[in-house]
Amino acid sequence: MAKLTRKISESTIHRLSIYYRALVALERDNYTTISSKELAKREKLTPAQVRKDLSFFGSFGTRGLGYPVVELKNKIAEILGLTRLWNVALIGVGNIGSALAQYKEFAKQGFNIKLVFDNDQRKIGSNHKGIIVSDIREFRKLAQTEQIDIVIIAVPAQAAQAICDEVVSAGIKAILNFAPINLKVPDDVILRNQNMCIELEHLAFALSNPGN
Amino acid sequence: MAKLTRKISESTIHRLSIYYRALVALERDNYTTISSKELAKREKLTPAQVRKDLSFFGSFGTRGLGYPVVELKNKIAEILGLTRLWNVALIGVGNIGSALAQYKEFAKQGFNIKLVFDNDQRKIGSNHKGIIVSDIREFRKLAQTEQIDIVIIAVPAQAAQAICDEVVSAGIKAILNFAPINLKVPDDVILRNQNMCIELEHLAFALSNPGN
DNA sequence: TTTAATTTGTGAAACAGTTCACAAATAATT
DNA sequence: AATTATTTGTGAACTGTTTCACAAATTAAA
Repeated sequence: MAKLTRKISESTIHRLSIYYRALVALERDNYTTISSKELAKREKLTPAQVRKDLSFFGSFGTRGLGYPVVELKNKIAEILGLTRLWNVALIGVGNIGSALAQYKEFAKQGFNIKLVFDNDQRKIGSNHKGIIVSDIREFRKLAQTEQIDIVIIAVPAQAAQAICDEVVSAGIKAILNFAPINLKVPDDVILRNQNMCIELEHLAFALSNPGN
Repeated sequence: MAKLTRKISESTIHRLSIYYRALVALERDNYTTISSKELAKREKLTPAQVRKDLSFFGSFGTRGLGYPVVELKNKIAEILGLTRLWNVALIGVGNIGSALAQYKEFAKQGFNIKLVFDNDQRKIGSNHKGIIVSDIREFRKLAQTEQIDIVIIAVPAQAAQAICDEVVSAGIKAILNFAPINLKVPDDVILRNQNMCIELEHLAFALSNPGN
């Protein structure tokens, strides 16, 4: 893909994911074109926002008509890196971890959970609903042979930083963290956090402060 | 609490949750005061950001010294609405739903999952690891008697909008949605989305576009 | 074919969020 | 008690994001 001239904002990337989902639905419903106006309406955004976001990556639309659904969907897939498969390892087979291991959406988008790790001997080796759990001590070796691109950390907060350090030292450059703690990683490692309590706290704030 | 004069930004609220967690840890480690400099360093923010965020809600610090840890923690808890308990209902006992039903962090922050619903007769009534599942058809009645404040939707995408409509019509004003779909709600209902695929897509984008 | 209606793509304007920089307040030191 | 060091709180400057508004391109209609 062409190198981007400008730094793309987090919000634009987030909306790209949203457009992608909308386009998948539009394709299923046999739409051939979609205008920025209609796409914005469906996703509660503004038409200008949609056009501006897309314009960072090129000119995909036709004036007077709109954007070609399938073409745009493919283009966004390319931008987001969804035209290839990604090898994912999941660490931690607690409540959240085992739910994620069986979450169907990941595979649909090309995220293959190839390895699942834990440090609990009772879980290791077990074949629970099709998941075989490996010993976390084998992480470095297995991550290398399976060419893991992305690691999901779903261990308790107090164990997370040590696991994270191990993951980083194995050369992994992208981490999705579910532990409610701020992990320290080097600058060349991309870290994203998914903290479900924070979302609930946001709702609590909104309920407590009407009009905000 | 005093009515806020300005609209508080999403990012400030998000960081408030982060400060709160940091302060809980600082209290545990017997810190009595913390400077904006040190707090910022721990959470990879800037001191000015920390001070500005807090200044929207009042003056909590002492010049030359910093902020009193416990006092500030309590103040933020009050701002976020964490000084009371919130009654939460969870809908959908699939992979994600049952993981959330057992997730300990929620209760720790005062979010009590009082009801769990599903439409699958095989799951209803079952006492799976301490969770009793109610029939979704009873939602309106039970939500009222249990005074539910917040609903978590964890059903498949295609079922989510209908469930959401039912929840809204029962008078619920705050929803946390895990289904990978953009739910339509009236303006007076606060909706937050937790889409785990989007986070992975963000990582895929970052890996595919180094330097962004 | 001509005219009217759409809709994109994009600079410019407006708005929002972050960082700077410094006076004021307090603590710590001499 | 006086001096020095620290740190807050906050306008102002800056930076980044969103919205506006319109020329240009194209489609649809007359």
